[in-house]
Amino acid sequence: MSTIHTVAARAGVSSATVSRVMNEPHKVRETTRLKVEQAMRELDFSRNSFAASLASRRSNCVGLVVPHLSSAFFAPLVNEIENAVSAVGSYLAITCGKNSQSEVAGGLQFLRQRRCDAIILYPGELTDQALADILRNNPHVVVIHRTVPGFEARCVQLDNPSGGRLAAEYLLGCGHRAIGVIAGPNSNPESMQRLAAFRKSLRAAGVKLPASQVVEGDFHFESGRQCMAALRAAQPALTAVFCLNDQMAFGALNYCRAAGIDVPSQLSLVGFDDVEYADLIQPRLTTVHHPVAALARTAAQLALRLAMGETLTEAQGLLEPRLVVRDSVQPCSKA
Amino acid sequence: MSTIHTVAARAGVSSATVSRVMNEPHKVRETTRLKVEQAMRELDFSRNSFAASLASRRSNCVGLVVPHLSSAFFAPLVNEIENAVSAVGSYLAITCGKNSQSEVAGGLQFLRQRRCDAIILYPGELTDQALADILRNNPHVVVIHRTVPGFEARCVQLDNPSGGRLAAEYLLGCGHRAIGVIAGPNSNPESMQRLAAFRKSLRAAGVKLPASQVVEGDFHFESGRQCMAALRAAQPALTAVFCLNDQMAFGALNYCRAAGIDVPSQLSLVGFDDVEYADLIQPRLTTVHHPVAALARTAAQLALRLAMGETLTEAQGLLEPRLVVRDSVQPCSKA
DNA sequence: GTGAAAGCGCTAACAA
DNA sequence: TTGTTAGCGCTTTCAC
Repeated sequence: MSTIHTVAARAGVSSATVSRVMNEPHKVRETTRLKVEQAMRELDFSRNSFAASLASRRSNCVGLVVPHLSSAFFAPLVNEIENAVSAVGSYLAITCGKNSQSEVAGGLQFLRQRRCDAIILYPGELTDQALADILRNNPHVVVIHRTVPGFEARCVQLDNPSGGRLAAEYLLGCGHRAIGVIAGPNSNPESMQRLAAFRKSLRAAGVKLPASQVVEGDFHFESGRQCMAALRAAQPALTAVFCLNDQMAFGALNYCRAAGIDVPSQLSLVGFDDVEYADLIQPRLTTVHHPVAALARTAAQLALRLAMGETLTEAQGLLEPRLVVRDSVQPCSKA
Repeated sequence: MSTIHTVAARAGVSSATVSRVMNEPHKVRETTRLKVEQAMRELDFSRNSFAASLASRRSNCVGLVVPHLSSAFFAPLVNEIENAVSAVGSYLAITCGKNSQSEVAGGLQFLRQRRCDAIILYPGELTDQALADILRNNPHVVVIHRTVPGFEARCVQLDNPSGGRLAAEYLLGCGHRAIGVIAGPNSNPESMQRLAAFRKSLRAAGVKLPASQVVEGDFHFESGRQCMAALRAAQPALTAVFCLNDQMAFGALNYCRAAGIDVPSQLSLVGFDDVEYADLIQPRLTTVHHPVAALARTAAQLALRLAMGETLTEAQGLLEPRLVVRDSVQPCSKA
């Protein structure tokens, strides 16, 4: 494979000129630029990015750590990040961390070896403490989907409490008073934030949410089924259930169908995220829209700014959720 | 940031030894290995992968070219490939090609600069001719989801005709004779292969499939809606429709719902791929299962073998689809 | 088992 | 505008 030296020799210039043609073409006279480009074509030259990165100390690479790529939530997120990153000529190195702290650490180490100009980290179940350590030691990391105290400038996140409130107010407005919750893992801060705000809104309306009406899921379909079964067994009189993501809402719906419970006439259901097929299932799912594309774009922009050597100081605002009313909630008949 | 030289100095050895500790630890005495590892920890050393790749001429990187990451079809595919690649300590560099020939070429060029040890290419709408050129010039490329004549050893694909046959035979077995098709783009060979086999099976049973009963879609949801509308307008007497992917089947279903056509009692529907939520919608979609995970794993294995310097010679077998019978097809009442 | 030294292919002063 | 040159941080013979 040819190098800038072979190209230089063929074009009758020095290798520095060849390098300039690639990096600062305006600094070289057009006639010699044409000669060099001609030589490149003839030799089927392709720049070795390792050598370039080694010498320039820039990788043109943004690293991404996510639990996995296959869900309706992560796939669009990653897709959007890829678009933003490749739009500026950088590329994305993806590492799947499976949520666990050790795997995330491994992924980070991996990306560090690649000398990524910036890294976008989805925290999964990592604690704020662990994240703060990471952010402190890695000035070019941005966290997506969490705000770590003390590092607000490098965190972008949905306003989770606002999302919880939206769901609560809508259900209350429809007259529901006996409400259950299928939550995410207790170790998941995002879920807990939504739930806390949800509970607070209910309380403000004089509605109680005892522990027996809240079951802990794991954000996956199957868990939604099982939680719904458990909830139904323990609390048959509930008229509505709030699921902390759509995937679990689908599971819950699936259980209801199998158990002969009609949604929404016998039971109302609200999801969270508004993934692509929330609109496709029957009944169409009423859910809290999570602006994932905006989240991804914002994170990518921050990462790209860090990659350019900028230091971020101003705190990022929270992204606003909004309620998408479809068909899975009905006014409470017992209202 | 520390280098092997700082580490070497601190451990009182040469840099060659530090390199050996990372790459061939068995070739260095345990006591000196421990000393070196200690020094690495103290200096928070992280190997510069660019320098390593430059010197060793191996990138430990597998490239992937796909149209995008966000669909229910591609997300699991990419996820599976990532798993396989990271399992052997390599990493995945992803490029989204948006299907077009020029974008794919750009992606390939991009990956070439990264000196990927191997590349997995999803061909989108590229012609066999274009693919053959790429394969000829790039011995370390594997094509996924297509078999390019002359390069069978580096192609892994579903048995598309078999899939088309499965759908046809099932529909025929249910007594359907007036059958429509929502196809993929005419430029898409996979879709055409399925359709040809589907048509052939119908013909063998004495059932005709005139052009007026086949509409061309683009594999997306919205196109499924529109094609269903068109089909229904032109051919109101159809009792069943075969959709060449699930996404379009969802669109078709959506149209039927809006138009008051009950599936399956008034119209039967068969999809293709069996994506995650084929099982979640109502009615559950009867569809041809596409073993995407196996496809991905096989492609990744081939790529990894190419990365090891192997030359692939034996032709890869086709993956077998299978019919998943759920609720969207009913025996034809006019049978 | 360990070290010396010559690159890998490029970038980035600095000179000319 | 172009060339000279000294690295970037690692791997890899080849000696010892």
